[in-house]
Parts: sequence; C-alpha cells; structure tokens
Amino acid sequence: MQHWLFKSEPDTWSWQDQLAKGDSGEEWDGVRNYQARNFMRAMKTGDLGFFYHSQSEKAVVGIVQVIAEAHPDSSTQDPRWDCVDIKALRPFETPVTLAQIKADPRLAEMPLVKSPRLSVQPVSAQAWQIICALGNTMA
DNA sequence: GCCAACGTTGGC
DNA sequence: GCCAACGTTGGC
Repeated sequence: MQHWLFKSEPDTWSWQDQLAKGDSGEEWDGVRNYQARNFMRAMKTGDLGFFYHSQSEKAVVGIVQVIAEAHPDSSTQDPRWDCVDIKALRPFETPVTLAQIKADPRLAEMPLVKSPRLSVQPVSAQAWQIICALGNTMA
C-alpha cells in the first residue's frame, strides 16, 4: 500500500467538511495539475493519505482513505482531469504542523517541504510513520 | 497583504 | 518547440 498527502484550503474544503461526508466520502475534484493528477491515477482503493490544511493552519489534521480509484472529475468537462474519491478515516490526536515537519531533518525530502505548491503528493513509508508518531495517532 | 515560486497559456 | 507573460498558490 502507498501513502499520500491531500492538501486543501480549509476555507474551501476542510477536514470538517470531509468528516461530514462520512463513509460515502467525496470526490477530490478541482485538481488542475498534471503531477497531482498522475499521483491520483496511481492510487489504489484502500490507500491511506494525510489531510493537510494549508493557509492559516498549515498542519496535517487527519487520515483519509481512498475509496474509489481515478475517474473523470465531475467538476469539469475537460477530459484531461481525473480524480479519486476519499473518505475521512480518523482525525489526528494532535495536528502536526508544517513547522514541526520542517524542523525534523528526517522529513526534509518531503514534497511538502520542497514543493509546497503540489496539492497531491506521495508520502514515504518512513515519513508516514514519523508524522503519525508526532501526531500521537495510529497509522 | 505581500511576494516568491511555479505551472500553464499563447504568440511566434 | 521555445519563451515570455500571466495567474495561482502558499508561506510568511
């Protein structure tokens, strides 16, 4: 299984919004970036991901699960864009902030640190464990 | 609110 | 196919 990170502006789509969708989940639509789309195409049902709030909060706040593999993004007619469906699995006991992630040399290679604008990105197995530990949350 | 970084678009 | 212009994102 692979791990991912989904970034969202909480004003637009927050962890609370995601939680409210329950087990039926929601499309991760609106991505208009080829790299991010390609990562979504690589996702498998059951893969886990971090839910990250950008802007004011800048923290990993929860864990989500992929519940449908890549399919056309219903928010556009443009056939180039696909998306997956995800559901909220559980919140982080303690949100892990970007500052904490940047402060940990073991996480310096994360795209979150090196390419902060990439909205969907892979997370290594090692980084996954480190961040779950920082958040006092089981993987 | 500002600014830097980056990706995309469009003209040539 | 290249490159300049532009828009958007996200951290500070």
